[in-house]
Amino acid sequence: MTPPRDALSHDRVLQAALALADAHGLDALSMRRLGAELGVEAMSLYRHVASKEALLDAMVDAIVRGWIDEHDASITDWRARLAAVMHRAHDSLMARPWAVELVANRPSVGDGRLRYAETITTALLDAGFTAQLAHHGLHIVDGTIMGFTAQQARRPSAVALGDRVRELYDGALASEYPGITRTIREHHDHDEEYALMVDLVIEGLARLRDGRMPARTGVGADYAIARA
Amino acid sequence: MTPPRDALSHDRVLQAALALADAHGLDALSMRRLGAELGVEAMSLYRHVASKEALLDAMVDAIVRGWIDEHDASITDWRARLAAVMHRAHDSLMARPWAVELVANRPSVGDGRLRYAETITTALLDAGFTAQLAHHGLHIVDGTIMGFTAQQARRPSAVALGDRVRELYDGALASEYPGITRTIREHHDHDEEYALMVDLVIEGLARLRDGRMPARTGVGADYAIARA
DNA sequence: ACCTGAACACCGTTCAAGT
DNA sequence: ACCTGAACACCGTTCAAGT
Repeated sequence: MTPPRDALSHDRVLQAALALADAHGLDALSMRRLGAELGVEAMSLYRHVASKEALLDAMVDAIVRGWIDEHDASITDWRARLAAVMHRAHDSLMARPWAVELVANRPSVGDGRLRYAETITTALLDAGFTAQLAHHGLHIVDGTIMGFTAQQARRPSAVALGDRVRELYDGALASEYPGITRTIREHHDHDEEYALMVDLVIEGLARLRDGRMPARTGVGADYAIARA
Repeated sequence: MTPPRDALSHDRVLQAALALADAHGLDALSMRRLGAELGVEAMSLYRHVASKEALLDAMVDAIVRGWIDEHDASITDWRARLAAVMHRAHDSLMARPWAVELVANRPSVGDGRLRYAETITTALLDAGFTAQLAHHGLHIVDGTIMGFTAQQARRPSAVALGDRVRELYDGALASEYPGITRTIREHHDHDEEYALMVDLVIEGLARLRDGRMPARTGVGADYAIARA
């Protein structure tokens, strides 16, 4: 009655979970099915992961760890150094779109996520950013990666469903949504658009560092009142 | 045997779902519990919503619809006009953090989401952006709102858990994560930081429109190779 | 000491049986 | 014709009963 495959381990469970989600989506990832995939009962998994939540956290951390490359530290141009991480993260997530919501919304902070944050923070500090601005910069870079990628990752399925969206393409809703109707058919390459956003953010960070940001457009309650 | 409360309706179900999630979080929102909250059995809800998925989509659309204010169209400064929507969206989501993952990840496109997209697109077109750049601009603005807000929304719970994070604050991990240790204690106001990001993005959009963007940092596979 | 089958307390949704 | 209780096919997780 020895197990039909090699002994389980935390890493084998983790890898099987990633493979299962890659193959059949995040919804298909249940403890029961994951167990079946590994040739064991679901309960055996609890010997290696504390809970499904802990497993999801481990998956997130493994993915984020993949965004780091020790090699990047040798890039002397801080813009290129930041761009390298941002593009690697984007590629990583677009390769497994199911992971975006996990990475974007789980508050857990594992070593992978810490090393990723450290990489960005160090790049900014090395570039002469103050501690305060490096802190903001980390959040700006992280927010950009996640927000933009989440949006691109969720778009294909929208087109697949697309009852309303098709009407937009056909121009049937032109009177109600003239702006979208005018722009929706524009050429649209995900990687190209992401690269544009990366450059926009990095240029913005450079301007922040150098004190070249314009006056505020308005903060907090101000925006309710037109200020033109 | 008349129902103990007023007759159900799609809107009453929707409002109850929002209230339940507000009170007890998204995990507490089950059809059974939602029914109980309305004094009916879970199955009665299916008379007014096609499925739980459809209900979640309706919740998203109701929330996003709240980001629009007809008043904004009269703001002549396009920067202020964009900033108004971006700040309203942020406030709306920070008031119900459970909604961020829903809004950020659901691919459904309802009328609320369309009107929100139309507002941003029109603001950009009116400001002289080309159709192509307005299209990119919508994605840039939307990605910024969602990415940044998701990040801020997930942070409080991280601090609550915070085994590793506390060590960072204490400086115990200074040798492993020197950059984060140096920056983590910086003063940090969510609204202030978001306003910074909004201004950074709007300034970036203005520069895009005027053809003042710098040379690309690198796209696609290029980033794997140091280009400094 | 270790493992796991059955069980518990849930899900979303279906549908036949009731009125 | 309308409504809904019971049922189905799942969940994550516990724990006592087995070896």
